[in-house]
Order: sequence, then C-alpha cells, then structure tokens
Amino acid sequence: MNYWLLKSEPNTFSIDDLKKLPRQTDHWDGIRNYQARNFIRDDMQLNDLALFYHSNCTQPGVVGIVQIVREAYPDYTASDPRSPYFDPKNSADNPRWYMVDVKFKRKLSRIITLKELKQHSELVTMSLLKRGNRLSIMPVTTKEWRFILSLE
DNA sequence: GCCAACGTTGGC
DNA sequence: GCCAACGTTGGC
Repeated sequence: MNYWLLKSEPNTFSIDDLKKLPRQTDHWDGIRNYQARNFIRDDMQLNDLALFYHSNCTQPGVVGIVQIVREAYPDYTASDPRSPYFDPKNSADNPRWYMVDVKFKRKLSRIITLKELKQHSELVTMSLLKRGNRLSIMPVTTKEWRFILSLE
C-alpha cells in the first residue's frame, strides 16, 4: 500500500470533473515525464490512495482523495496523432508511456492550500515542497499522508 | 504575464 | 558525452 500525490490543473481536469463522471473513474493520461512514468509503472499498485492536488490555479492545494483502481497500462493517447499528448517516438509494441485508472473517493472538507502546507515543519521534506519540483506524480510517505489529513 | 527551475533535444 | 537552446511547469 503506497500513498501518492497527483497534480492536475483544475481548468483542465478538476476533482469535480472526476466526481461527475458516471463511474467517478477516469484514466490518468498524458504523463510525459520519465520519473513520473516510472513511479506509476513500477511502484503504483491497485488500491493505493492518492491526494488530488490542484495546480496552476488561484488556490493551489490538496482538494481530495482518489484511489488507484487499475494498475499501469499503455497510454493510448501517445499513439493518437489527434491527441495533444501524441508522441511520434512512441511505438505500440514497445510503449513508452503509461497511465493508471483512478476513482474518486472523497473531497476534503476544505482545500488544504500549498501556502498552508509550507507552514508546517513536519512537511519540509515533502517532495511537493522541495525547490523546483514539478513532478506531476510523486510519492507521499505515510507520515506525510497522516499529517496532511490531520489538518483537515 | 513573468520567470525560475527544471527536463529534453540535438549538434558537435 | 557535453552543453546550449528550447520547451514546460507552476507559483506568484
């Protein structure tokens, strides 16, 4: 059982967008960073839980919790020329990019903002808060997970 | 919109 | 394998 943080731009795909889907489940496509790819392909397991984080918006922060309901499989948008995530170097028999399926679990009772997270010494080692970290998927330790949710 | 901090690309 | 140029991320 691992914990994760998934970034999404709410203008593109918000926690409410996920919640509104018929099965409240969607594939997490468009990961085009090798480190993030390795996390989901090698380490992410069925039933893992993840913080849903809104980035690049007026109030960046943790807004909810989702669950991994399907482990990594090839990201088909990489071989779709019409997709913004199309990668001409991807090949079907040796897929370069992967995605997982995530299911909405719940929204937090309030947004735990980036600003707030930065104020706690317990979280200074958190990947999200390290300087210049732009990974869209990162692991969260059990300690960090519990601490963040205790702020709710 | 700015820009720092990255990651990737490609010439050499 | 080096590294300059370029593209992207994401807070502000």
